[in-house]
Amino acid sequence: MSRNTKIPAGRVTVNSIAAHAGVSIGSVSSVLNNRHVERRISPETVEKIRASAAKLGYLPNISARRLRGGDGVKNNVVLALITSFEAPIPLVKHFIVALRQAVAAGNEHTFSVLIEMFPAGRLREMPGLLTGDHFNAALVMNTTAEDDAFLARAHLPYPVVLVNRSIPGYPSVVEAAEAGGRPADILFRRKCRRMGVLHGSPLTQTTRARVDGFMQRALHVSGIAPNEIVAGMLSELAGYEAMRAFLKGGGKCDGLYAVSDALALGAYRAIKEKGLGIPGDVAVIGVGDYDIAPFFDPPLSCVGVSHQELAEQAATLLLQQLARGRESGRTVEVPLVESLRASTGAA
Amino acid sequence: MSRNTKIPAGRVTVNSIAAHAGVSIGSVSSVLNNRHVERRISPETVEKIRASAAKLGYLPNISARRLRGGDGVKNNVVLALITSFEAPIPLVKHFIVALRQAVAAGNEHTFSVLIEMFPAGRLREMPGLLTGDHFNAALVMNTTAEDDAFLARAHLPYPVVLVNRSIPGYPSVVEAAEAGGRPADILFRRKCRRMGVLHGSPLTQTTRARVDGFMQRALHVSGIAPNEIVAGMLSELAGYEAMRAFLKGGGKCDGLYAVSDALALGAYRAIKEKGLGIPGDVAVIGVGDYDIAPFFDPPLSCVGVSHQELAEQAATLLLQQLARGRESGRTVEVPLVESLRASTGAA
DNA sequence: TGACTTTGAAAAAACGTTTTTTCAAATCCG
DNA sequence: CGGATTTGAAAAAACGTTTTTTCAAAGTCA
Repeated sequence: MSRNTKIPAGRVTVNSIAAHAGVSIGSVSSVLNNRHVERRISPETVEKIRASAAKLGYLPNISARRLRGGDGVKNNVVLALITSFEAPIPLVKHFIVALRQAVAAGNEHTFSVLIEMFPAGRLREMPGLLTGDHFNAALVMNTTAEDDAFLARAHLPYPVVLVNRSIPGYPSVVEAAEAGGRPADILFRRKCRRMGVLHGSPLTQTTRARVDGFMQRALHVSGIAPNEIVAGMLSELAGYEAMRAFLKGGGKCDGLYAVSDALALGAYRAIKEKGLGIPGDVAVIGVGDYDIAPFFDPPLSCVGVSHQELAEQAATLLLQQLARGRESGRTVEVPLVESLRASTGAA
Repeated sequence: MSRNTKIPAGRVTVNSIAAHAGVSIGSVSSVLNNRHVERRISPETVEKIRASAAKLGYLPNISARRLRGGDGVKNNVVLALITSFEAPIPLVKHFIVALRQAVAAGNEHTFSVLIEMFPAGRLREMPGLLTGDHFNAALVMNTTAEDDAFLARAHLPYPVVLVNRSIPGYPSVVEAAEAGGRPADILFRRKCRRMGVLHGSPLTQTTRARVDGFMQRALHVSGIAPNEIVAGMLSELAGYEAMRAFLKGGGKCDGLYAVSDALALGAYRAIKEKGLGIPGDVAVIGVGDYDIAPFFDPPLSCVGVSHQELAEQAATLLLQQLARGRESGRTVEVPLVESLRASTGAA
């Protein structure tokens, strides 16, 4: 995150301190880095400089430090993880680990990872996004339709990899296209006929694809159009409320696909409260974006991509762009992983 | 005063490109930033420069860019979030939000947030930690005992705030001391007499305090020393296995305190598998480090600090250190929040 | 033809550090 | 007392950019 404010009024630098203490900047630097013994600065001068620094409230400029460069500081590449505030960032850890491994192969650079968060729909206002002043490459995720539209017409002057979004001109890593269809198949095999899909509003590119894929396949295999159950957001509470309202209103459903595990967990509660059994009365399937889905009660069946895989592919693709130059259109599809558990009747 | 025209062996810079293309660095920079129209660079030169840049694989040095400074790039302060790989980073989002709010008021600087992860126990090897080359201030969390020992003897040359660790010489934000005692009281009030505490190994400072506090208070109020149930780590699976082994071995327990919600969720499964009821046979209480604890089945009672509060306090303290200079010993205790739910028999 | 303008690009300056070099003054030693 | 050494600190160089300034050559116009 970088919040921009506009008081250009002089920052305190080694120069200010030097002026204030009446010494040279070299002496100031030596003292500030505790090199005053080797550099033979007299105790009085040390004291003067320390006092001035404390009084003025000195904050070193990290860019300048790194530019000058000490050990391992040079040849540093800055990668940004750009995500909206509203969405969780479960990928962060995986991404950093993946990046670390990709890097460990040992080449000439060191990497820093910067986290930049923006309010949903306002990616365009992010400082440094258009100029490339802040990082060398970026991984962008959790964008809204509005952000996607902005990205489609912008041209970012550095390598970018999109996660779970597909926009012309950008390489991206996305879940396999049949993420929506597969759950429909699974539920149909489970003999579900009146299926439902629980999703949030507004839809993102990914959740829309899941919903559409599910609707089509479910209709195709069962001959019955599934119910669309719309929650306010992707949270447990929203899922609970939407599902409760649906059931209360007499909605019937023997197989439910939730486009996030949070929604699935919320639905669990509504279903149980209604006195229905999972999977006996309603089979439920999620997307596997919660690591703890196997510990839901009953354990949640999921069809989705492995976060680790997604992160690894994204990291690899990003580093490739950096190494080989940008390839504008490359899209990597991460294969689905089916984890069938008790919520769809598996052992 | 001959400007050097040599090609440095290392990283590709504007200088290398200029030498390769036989032009000046100014021209290179202009072309690279798409300023060649205003700057009246001839099409042939543009082409030459583009070709050289592509061929050499140019990556701009972000530090140099930021040093030169465009709009809003100056006066930038870099904050680091330092955490071990092994632990989740649920605080990240809260921290960034809190920071953003804290910053919105003051308006002298812009901030960047850097994420630095280290393998548990090897904080000391983190590049830039001792020199302060990478950031202006840091928030350190999820350290092991070994890391804590390192911190105790190190002197980091920038403001640091520890999260949930207390080490002489560092300001810190910690959960209230009675985090372990309170659950014992609650369970005792629930008429639990044979209590147990489920924790991971090795213990961190925080989990040790919880365990110790619980043991003492439980013994004090009930007169019976609680069982210590030790899991391999803080995961659901480890909690499940430890609890299952405990119950299988004939262990009895009518009130369980888990030092992480992950452990609690694992224990849930073991308890249910054994045919026991929650809270009927075993009341369970966690620490509230999972946002979804209210959606466990039954909803998990928790005694712990609010992540948001923790993050806000940490951010505030860090910014204070930056603004006012370091205050070595300040410790902020974040008050406990009791969320009593069905797992201890609440409505 | 000669005083202008335009064109294209090189040179220089600046950003804030850290480190290396230089240098004057003080001190030492024979 | 004078050359050599030590002390303390200023000055300069370097890091890699971007922007501003300078400047030569070519073109324009009267």
